[in-house]
Amino acid sequence: MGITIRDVARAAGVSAAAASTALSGAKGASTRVSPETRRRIADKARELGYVPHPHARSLATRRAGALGLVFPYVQAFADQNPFCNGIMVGVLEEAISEHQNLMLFTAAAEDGETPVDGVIVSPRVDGLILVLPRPGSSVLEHCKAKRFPCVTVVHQTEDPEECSINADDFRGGRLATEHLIALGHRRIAHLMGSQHISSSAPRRLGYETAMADAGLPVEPPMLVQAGFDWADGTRGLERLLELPPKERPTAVFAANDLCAVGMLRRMHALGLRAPDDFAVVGYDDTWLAETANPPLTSVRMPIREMGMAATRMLIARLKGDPISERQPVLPVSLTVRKSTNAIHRDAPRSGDPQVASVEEDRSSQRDH
Amino acid sequence: MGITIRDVARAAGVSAAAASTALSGAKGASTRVSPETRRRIADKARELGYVPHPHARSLATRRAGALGLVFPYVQAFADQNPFCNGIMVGVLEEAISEHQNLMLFTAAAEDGETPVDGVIVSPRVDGLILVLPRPGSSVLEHCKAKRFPCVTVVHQTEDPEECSINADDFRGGRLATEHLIALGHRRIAHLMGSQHISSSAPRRLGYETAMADAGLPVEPPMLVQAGFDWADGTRGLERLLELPPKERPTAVFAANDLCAVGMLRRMHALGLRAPDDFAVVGYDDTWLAETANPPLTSVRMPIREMGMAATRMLIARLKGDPISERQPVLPVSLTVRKSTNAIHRDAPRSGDPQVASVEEDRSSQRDH
DNA sequence: GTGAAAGCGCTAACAC
DNA sequence: GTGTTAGCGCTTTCAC
Repeated sequence: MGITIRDVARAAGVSAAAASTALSGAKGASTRVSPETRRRIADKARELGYVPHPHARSLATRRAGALGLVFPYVQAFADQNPFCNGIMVGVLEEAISEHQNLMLFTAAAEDGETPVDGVIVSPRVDGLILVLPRPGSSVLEHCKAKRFPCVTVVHQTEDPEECSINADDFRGGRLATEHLIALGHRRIAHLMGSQHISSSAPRRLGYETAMADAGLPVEPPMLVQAGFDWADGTRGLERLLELPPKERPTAVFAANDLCAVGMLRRMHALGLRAPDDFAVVGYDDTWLAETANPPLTSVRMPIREMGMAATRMLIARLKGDPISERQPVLPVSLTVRKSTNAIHRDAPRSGDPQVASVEEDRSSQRDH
Repeated sequence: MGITIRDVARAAGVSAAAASTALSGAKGASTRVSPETRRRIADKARELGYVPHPHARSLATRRAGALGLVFPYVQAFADQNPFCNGIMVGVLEEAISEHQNLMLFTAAAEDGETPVDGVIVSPRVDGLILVLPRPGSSVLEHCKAKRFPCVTVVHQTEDPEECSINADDFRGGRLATEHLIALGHRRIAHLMGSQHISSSAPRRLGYETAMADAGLPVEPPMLVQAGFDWADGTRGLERLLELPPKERPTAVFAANDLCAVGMLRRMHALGLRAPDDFAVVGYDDTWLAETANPPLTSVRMPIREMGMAATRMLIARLKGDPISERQPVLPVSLTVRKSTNAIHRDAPRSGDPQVASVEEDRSSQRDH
């Protein structure tokens, strides 16, 4: 805002170059400055309230000193999506501690064209963190074509070169399912996530693997195409209730917390209770899970850590540091709450009788 | 990333200056370019994939083309705070539509010193949006001292020059209280927000005004110093339960949804029910209110709109447009849900008998 | 209508 | 150790 390095230099009776090297701590600079002069310059700078112009510096050093964080769309931040929030916290924390500034972008199309090319992938930032829940992103292609440094988050890729942070979706699906199996459930349904989101498939695979490992069949009606929304849980439940009582599941692994809560609420409205009528597991372990009624068992992803990991990896790339693991898969865990925690009564028995007895339970609960 | 305006100029057989004016649409530029040349330049630019270097441009034009959004601390983004989220959505949406980039900062102290001075208030951005829930901010002082353009959000100020977006906290407190009064409640408590947050006082004043207008007394035990956290609601309830039954309130206006839900959960644990034992009103109308058990009546602030308004005002200031209203107060509303919606039984009666009958209700509910 | 020249504020190379 | 010089990529007078 007015006061430049030349003003400082003049005040300290040195050249601009001397001031520059003195102030920017330059280690490898060829222009050396005596400790005493350095002190004088620093004093004057503080005195004058000098603050370097970041863009001028960027222009000269060819480094922006800023990172970009790209979300798929603006509404990604809407209240209902704690995931984006968590990623942002992680990224911001790490960026700050590494003295990098953070710019926020969305890859939302404007007039049908992604503004990405010129706006995002530019020397405005040194690198990008791309949150890409669905495959096929023009931003990413652009980055790769231009060899612009970037790290993706929740992006399924086949490119071994790509730097990508993921959570262990397969394991998450498996964990949820194994938990239900351990409680004695045999008929377990899965309300699957949207097909356009890449994490849906591995979670489903985890579910199927757990079932297979336990020697349990997965009949087609147990796989319900749902989604990540409230309403998907409601519809999913209705789909399950259309089945003849004997064929209904006793437990459900939902696409995420929102979906699970949608289901729980509909259950509530119909006089059904978890875990007695259906045991329910969610995904994400947001505080939606904590506050649900009953509190919801849910798979937890280390969201904030994912943001931090992405940022660290990006910065390492920018520094040219070696990257040990280009596509780390962060561990998930299961938080058990009341929506599943009762041992399913008929655990030791097998097959049909169990279903019937569950039906009895249901009627006895309903009037409660 | 390599390709400069000179490359474009050379390719089109013109000077860099011509290319510059042609490409940046320059209206008032003295360097005119014929429509035909202009087209040729534009074509070449596209062909070469030219994208102007934003920092070089900023340096020359002295405008950064970016806005800064400052939150008080990193954890402001934690899952539990949909407010920051909402503000961000609003700001981001508006910034994008105005072709401004957005940088994210926190005013968190690092090593006890705010990094603000040099980092945030700098030509890196053209102006700042400061979310300042508590009075006294060094960033803000800094901005004012340097006449750096900024707009505050949720900041109580006495400076008529300050641009500041607020919600009508007074009206919010009043609305909540009037609603409870209309339902027949006479003993209404207020779990007050933290004293360090500037919105607490006007909300309390709204509560007191509504009570006074209805001719209802506010006895000291009805004003409980709580806060914006879960635990504050729990503690608040316990404080109220310490009162002799006859002196307890029949309704509570809580500092915010989190506080209200903390209270509701504790009530639940103690076998108490809303609205029968205590009618409860929250604040913010987050989806915490929607999902609460029972769903929570809450005062809604137009959070996203506040973010948008702040951004619009900042941009107007930067453009030098006249600003009609420097400190707009955005309207709030009340979303009524089950935590209050029953008419209080003893509405027509008065005073003590009512309290007694509530006590009876309580015991009948407890064993349910 | 177009080009040459100067400069935004900073850093990096090189000479002394 | 320190100063001089030459850009980083762009815009903007001003002369032609």
